[in-house]
Amino acid sequence: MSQKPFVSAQEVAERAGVSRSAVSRTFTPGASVSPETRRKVVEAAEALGYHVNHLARGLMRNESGIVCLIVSEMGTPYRSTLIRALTQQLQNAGKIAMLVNTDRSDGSVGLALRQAIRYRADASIILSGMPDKSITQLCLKNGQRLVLINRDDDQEGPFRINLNDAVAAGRLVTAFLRAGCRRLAFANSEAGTPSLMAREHGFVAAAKAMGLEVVVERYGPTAYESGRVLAQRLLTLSERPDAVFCATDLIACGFMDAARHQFSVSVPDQLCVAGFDDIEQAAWSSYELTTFAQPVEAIAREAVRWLGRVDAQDPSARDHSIRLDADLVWRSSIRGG
Amino acid sequence: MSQKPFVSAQEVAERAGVSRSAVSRTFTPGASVSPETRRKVVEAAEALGYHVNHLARGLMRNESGIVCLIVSEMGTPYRSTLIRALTQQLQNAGKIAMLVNTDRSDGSVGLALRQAIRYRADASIILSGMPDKSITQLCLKNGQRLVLINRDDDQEGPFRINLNDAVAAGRLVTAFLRAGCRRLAFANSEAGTPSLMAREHGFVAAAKAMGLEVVVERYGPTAYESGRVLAQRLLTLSERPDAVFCATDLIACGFMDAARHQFSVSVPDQLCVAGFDDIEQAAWSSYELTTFAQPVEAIAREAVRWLGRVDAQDPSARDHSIRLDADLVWRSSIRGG
DNA sequence: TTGTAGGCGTTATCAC
DNA sequence: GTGATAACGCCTACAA
Repeated sequence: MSQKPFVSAQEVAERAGVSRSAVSRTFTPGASVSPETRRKVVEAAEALGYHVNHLARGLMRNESGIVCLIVSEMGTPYRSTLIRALTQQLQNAGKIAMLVNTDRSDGSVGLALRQAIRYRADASIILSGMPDKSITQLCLKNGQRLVLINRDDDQEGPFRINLNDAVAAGRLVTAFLRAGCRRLAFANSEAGTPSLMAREHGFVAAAKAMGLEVVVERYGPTAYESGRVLAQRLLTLSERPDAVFCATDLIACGFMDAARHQFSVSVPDQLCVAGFDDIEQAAWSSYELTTFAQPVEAIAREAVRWLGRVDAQDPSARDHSIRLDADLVWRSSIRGG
Repeated sequence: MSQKPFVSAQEVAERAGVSRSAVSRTFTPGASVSPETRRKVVEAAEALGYHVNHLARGLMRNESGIVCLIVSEMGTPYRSTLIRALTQQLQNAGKIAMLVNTDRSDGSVGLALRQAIRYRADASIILSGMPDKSITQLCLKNGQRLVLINRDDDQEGPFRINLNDAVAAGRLVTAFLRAGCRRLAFANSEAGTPSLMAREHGFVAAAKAMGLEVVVERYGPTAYESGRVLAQRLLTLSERPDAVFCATDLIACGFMDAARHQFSVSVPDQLCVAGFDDIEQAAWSSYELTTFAQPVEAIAREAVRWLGRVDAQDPSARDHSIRLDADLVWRSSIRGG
């Protein structure tokens, strides 16, 4: 249709009988405009359907308002919940989220970060995968802030939000013991991310401190199906475990289903189960899963708060890492409680 | 740190010993550059860490490459799956997704669309809620393309992707009858979106054609908890239903759980259950839910395909609406099969 | 094929 | 408080 569909500040200025600057000021919070001018401008803008062009604004200000969310497996319950929290908090802070899908391939996160740079995103938040160190440096050099969520890693520069995975996992041993369990198992995925490994190691270490050995089994991605396979392996052992800690809720759900429907093992009577994440399904009455709650809202809040800090580049603000607690949510998949 | 963190085409040009235009052409597909110049430019760009500024490019081309996804309840299984498919396909098509959260409030979608306009998004895809007709017009007037997914509505202009909800729902009656069911029920949410209502009406109409009455109950949002409440209502009737069609899988899961654990009703022996969406959980062995599959990939493909069509504004391309089929996925929540 | 010049819509700076 | 003017980084004629 029309070649120039968008209406510019120029046109608004003409219609309102003022200068372009006046229009600009009207839409810039904290600028000084007389009520009279403002009224005229707003009126003209309304009539013409004017909207500030954030592309041009970003160009000038060197600040786009865009934050890039880099995620894999975003259809997963925990991931999608985190995305929701992040986009919501970003919106509240006047920013906007860009979403980039990554897969398991190596260069995937790097490609995503390049995309973020091209759109001059003020920051990138990485929920999955790890960027190459060189890419990280490229981002930082380009003035982009980086947030890593649950990607435990010791790079300087990015802001890292992690959980006290090991501590949480350790606490679970006590809970299992109180329930009368003695043959402990840990069901992990093969993904081998720092969070997952911290849970495993924390659990094993705490058990050892109590004089207990833990059978550890690892398989596949962090998914429901992996839980089924892990159950197959662990529940056919001659010394069948009477308590299993699954690295994520999805694994736990698969594990419980296989235990009950395939091996006729009763939970929690014959087997106590715990998970991690507190996804919505953990509360469903088919599972009633005892699990650790990811502090999703707190994670999102901390991330956005850090992005808003003017002194984030400031060396004095080098609390570049934060650890949050994952609280245990008691449900009936563990006896007692 | 540095005031001007981003490196511009100008700097690349200087380092490569060519003009700014040469740099621009190098990064514009289909422009004519000699291999020699291209090599020099690419080399310099690599060394400096240059990335085309899509903000500036969008400004010039009047085409940002941004597509805005407008969603509510994005933590929900079906929604997050659709978001994943859309972002993936958009990326494949060289575009990038912006994500905007809406809530139930009335102006919410309008606000989101304004945001899309400010960032000069090439298009907006609406997965939840309905925009005001005036807002829709504003978008179209601003050269923005609009896609409505499962928002059945007769506005001209937006491209609408819908399912054959009523047809699908009707087919289910036959299935229930074959399983020997006679007392049919429909468990719906109060949301009252066109898709949900189409499923309800299609089911009721098909049953009536078979000479059967359907008990319809509506409650709350399309969520697990609503399913539990609906079960409470429907399973305490003096004439207890022996088949229930739930408007979504989430409702169905809640319904099944309440039926089994609260009312000790056996599924499918005493009660056949069906859902809609085919979320991941429907396949979990605690549910084994017979349901209709949302053709998520096809929806995403069609949306992106339409966005890529140059003639989308062309009146001759007024197949502004498309209907896809939802295939029935047979699992054991209905007898027989 | 290459370089030069002008403009996209905005904001910041500086006079007034 | 207001209006001109100069950037911001890029693309696209147009001329060489």
